[in-house]
Amino acid sequence: MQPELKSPVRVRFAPSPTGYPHLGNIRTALFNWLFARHYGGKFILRIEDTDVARKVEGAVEAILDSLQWLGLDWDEGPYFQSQRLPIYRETGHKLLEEGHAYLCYCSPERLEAMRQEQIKRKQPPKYDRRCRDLAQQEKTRLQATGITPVIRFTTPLEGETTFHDLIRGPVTFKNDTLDDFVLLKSDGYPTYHLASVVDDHMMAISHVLRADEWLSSTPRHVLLYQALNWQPPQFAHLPMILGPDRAKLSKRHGATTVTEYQKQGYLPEAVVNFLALLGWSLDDRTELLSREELIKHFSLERVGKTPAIFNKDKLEWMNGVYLRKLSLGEFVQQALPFLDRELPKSVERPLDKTYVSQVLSLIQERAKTLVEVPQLASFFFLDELQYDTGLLLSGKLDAKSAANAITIASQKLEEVMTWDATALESALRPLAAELNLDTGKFFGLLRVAITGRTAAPPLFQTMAVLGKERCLKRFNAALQLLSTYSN
RNA sequence: GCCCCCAUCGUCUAGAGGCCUAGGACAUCAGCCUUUCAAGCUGAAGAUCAGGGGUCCGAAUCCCCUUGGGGGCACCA
Repeated sequence: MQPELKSPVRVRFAPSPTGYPHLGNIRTALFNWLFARHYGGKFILRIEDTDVARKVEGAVEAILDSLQWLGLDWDEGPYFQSQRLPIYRETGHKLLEEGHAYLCYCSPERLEAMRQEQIKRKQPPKYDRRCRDLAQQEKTRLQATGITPVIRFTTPLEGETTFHDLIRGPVTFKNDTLDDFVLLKSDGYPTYHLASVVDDHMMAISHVLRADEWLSSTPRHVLLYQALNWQPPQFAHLPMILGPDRAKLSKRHGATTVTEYQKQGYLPEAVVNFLALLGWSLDDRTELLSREELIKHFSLERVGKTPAIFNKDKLEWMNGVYLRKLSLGEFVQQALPFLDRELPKSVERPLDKTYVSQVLSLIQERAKTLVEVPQLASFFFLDELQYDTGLLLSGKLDAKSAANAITIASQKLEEVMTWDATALESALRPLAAELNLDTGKFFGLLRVAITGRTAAPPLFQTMAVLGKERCLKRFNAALQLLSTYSN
């Protein structure tokens, strides 16, 4: 399955701007990109905007943004099919002249009615070819009506079409199961079939790597290449990515657009790594691969055939791994915008970079995504903590002894001059024994007083970052709460 | 309904006839570490390799059938 080395590798990603790109679309882009980079070929971006009616505002931008975010840089394009209309028309008319296509005057209404009837009779819905062999007289009459005809492909009635898929092997279709599909619509735009064949040829695409959903359109394309007397590219149909309900990924599956993952605080490196493993694998154990390693090892032979359901848990895990791999500086840089956006307005801006850095050093290994950073770190920034007073008693202490423990700790800490984790520990650890409390209970109590929660970064480090003044203030606040606690 | 594709733990996957008493990862559970959480480490559970027929000395791996799933069947891509 080595690509033909006589012709340079040229692949394309050809999305249509009828929606925002989801993980499936982007996985296709990634495989194309990896293939191109692996073989030192070209990765071409082409926007298939031939459906005027379904065009979605902002989709093109979302596609470009997604690719850029993931670092899938393209070598040519973006080409827009809407700007190449004359080429398709010319090809369509050429086909017409050579007898490979014909004009069809059937109205959409008639076609729709016909389809409904066929479905009702449990027949395969297919164009009945009414216009395929019109008598000259009839043609003239229809022409005079002023109806704008479409151009349909004259699909061979007999025989079969076989092509060799790089992933599936030989695939054969009987020609009589194929339709006389439309090449040029009455609005003057080409259909996908015509436009992609023409462009793939004109752009000298060597390999078409696209999702499995296109497999059954491929014989039509092969027939078109034959009619045009063009050499078809090699085809490879990639396994689909399915939603949790095992159905084709769509808007119905919620947060599947790539930009959504960006917003949720996933790192592009993690997403690339994760996506690469959806349908491709290096061996029986390697999970973490850098971009360079992916390029180095990527090959179509190791692309599987079975559709994959993406496993969000695993993506999260992997993102956590990548987050922890970041240097503190990089992590701060990545997390800062999220803090800035999500922290309450009451927190003074701009955030102090040094302080943020100290805080984030304690958060980094606890975050799976960037979006949870503000939540994990909020108590470092708030002046007053809101928490359920009962939390202070979660160590099964009564309010009185809890208050006593905090008071003693507070007094002890007043005397601490060097406010760092080591000093804090040597000041507080002995107190547990003096108070006859086990360390779990004692430190747990102080943790709630300091952070307002039972799960937080290590106590002494947290206190060191917060600073003496804020810690003592929080102890006071805790005492306040305990004093009003309904006994 | 017709056509095409696919079929290994819940999920992602390794496996290209003997290395498989089916390996890894996520998730789950347990233990260790530990001031909590997280991370880390160790271990457990989890797949009669969809089912049935062949071929072969030998099949998860090859062939056939069945079943299941997916995709396609537009003047959408």
